[in-house]
Amino acid sequence: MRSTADDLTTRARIRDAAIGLFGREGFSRATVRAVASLAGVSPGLVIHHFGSKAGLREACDQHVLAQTATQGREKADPGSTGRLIQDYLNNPDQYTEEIAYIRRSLGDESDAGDAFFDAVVKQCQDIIHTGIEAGTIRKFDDIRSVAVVIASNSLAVLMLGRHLSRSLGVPAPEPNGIAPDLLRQLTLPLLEIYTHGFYSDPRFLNAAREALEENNANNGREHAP
Amino acid sequence: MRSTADDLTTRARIRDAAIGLFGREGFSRATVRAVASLAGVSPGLVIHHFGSKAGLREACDQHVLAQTATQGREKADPGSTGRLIQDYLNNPDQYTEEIAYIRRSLGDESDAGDAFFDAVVKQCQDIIHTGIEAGTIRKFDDIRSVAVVIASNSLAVLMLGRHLSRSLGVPAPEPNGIAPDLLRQLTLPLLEIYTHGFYSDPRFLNAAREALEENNANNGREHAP
DNA sequence: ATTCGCATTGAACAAGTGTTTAGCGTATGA
DNA sequence: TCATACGCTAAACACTTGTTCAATGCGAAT
Repeated sequence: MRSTADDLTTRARIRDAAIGLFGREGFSRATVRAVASLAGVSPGLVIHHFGSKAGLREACDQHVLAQTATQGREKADPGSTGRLIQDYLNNPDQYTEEIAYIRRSLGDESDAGDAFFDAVVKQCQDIIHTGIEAGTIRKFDDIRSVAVVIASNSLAVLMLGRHLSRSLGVPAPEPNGIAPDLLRQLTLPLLEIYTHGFYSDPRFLNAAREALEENNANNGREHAP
Repeated sequence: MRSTADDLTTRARIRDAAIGLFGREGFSRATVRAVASLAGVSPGLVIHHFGSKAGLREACDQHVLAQTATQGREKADPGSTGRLIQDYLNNPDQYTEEIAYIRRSLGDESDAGDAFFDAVVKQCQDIIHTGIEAGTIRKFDDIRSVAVVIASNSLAVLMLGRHLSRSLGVPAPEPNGIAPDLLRQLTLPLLEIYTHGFYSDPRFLNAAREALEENNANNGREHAP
């Protein structure tokens, strides 16, 4: 997908170097000088091409996230998610930089991160709608909230990949990277929960329902002195 | 729990100011000068008390995380989780700074963040064991992995709280804060999934099982040229 | 009362930061 | 052929960063 060699514009080379470094170090720790040296150019040239460090970041945001989000929205047919994951499992190295960058964008508050998260939620929502029609997904009252929960659970792997790897003893090729083996090990437990549930009976669900209703009632009273 | 006024040691006041700022801005963006001014002291005094910025961070780590992790491990009887959440719902403002700090620690790579994550996993594991014995939680083959998944899903709320609030339109009192209303809105969807599942039949689970076995077989071959 | 120790400050330092500027070379179009 | 524009660099600038240091004040111990 990405041209590996230096057949790129200098501008593009700088941008790619920045994407890598921003993902690895975070926006504030990554310096213009480091980006420049990584791209094999002078610091001045970075500014010349992007106006400022913030401008460079915007260019990176647009290149990684806008693209990824659009991509995800286009292939929003539910079957493609499996294909997408399969694609990642087959050649994960190609996506590591993008993934690291997205992780940083979701953590930092940035418009690009917001857009990406919203795109994921929208995709989940579409999948749920289609799944309910097809009868493969249970009917939910509040589809929107369920979509957000599913998105949150899914992106957790991205945000906490480092800890998941560490905790399960799955070696990660690089810090914060998500090894294919990690995904493989997490798939079945997650799908078991998603299929048969985690609790064995509706006790907790009912208890929570009651507690929430009671809490709502209390809330009404709390606002009076 | 925390003394609100200035009846604290100067050292403690600096540390608390740092915890707040580190949580809000992140470790690298928060400057020694900003911490000092927030605590109403000179920058030199910060260094005098903690040796260096890294030393200050270590002190904060120890105060917030080590404490929290230990606390969690001690009250590891499964019922206490509900009480802990209830406690948070009743007075959330008291914990916002700690939560922000923990979020930063989990995102940044730090020993303190590692310890916290491990503590959460361990607590999940204990809960699952106890729950299985009591018959409230389904029997799982790979309890360890399930614990990691549950921990990951739970901490996702912490890591992505900002996006969850935004996406659901629940106003958050401060950026990256987790409003009680948000938790309330997420509880039922999550518990529904955890109780009745997300998929309506084991189709996806079985498909994944087959795909993984096939993939494993392929993996064996892939290592040969 | 004097000395000691410690909390505390203000100013300074050295390194690193993003950014500016002047100038170099080279290709392109007139 | 010349001029123009542009990619690009080296050096410098202004500022922020973490940290140091000498000096001050103050409370407690002798």
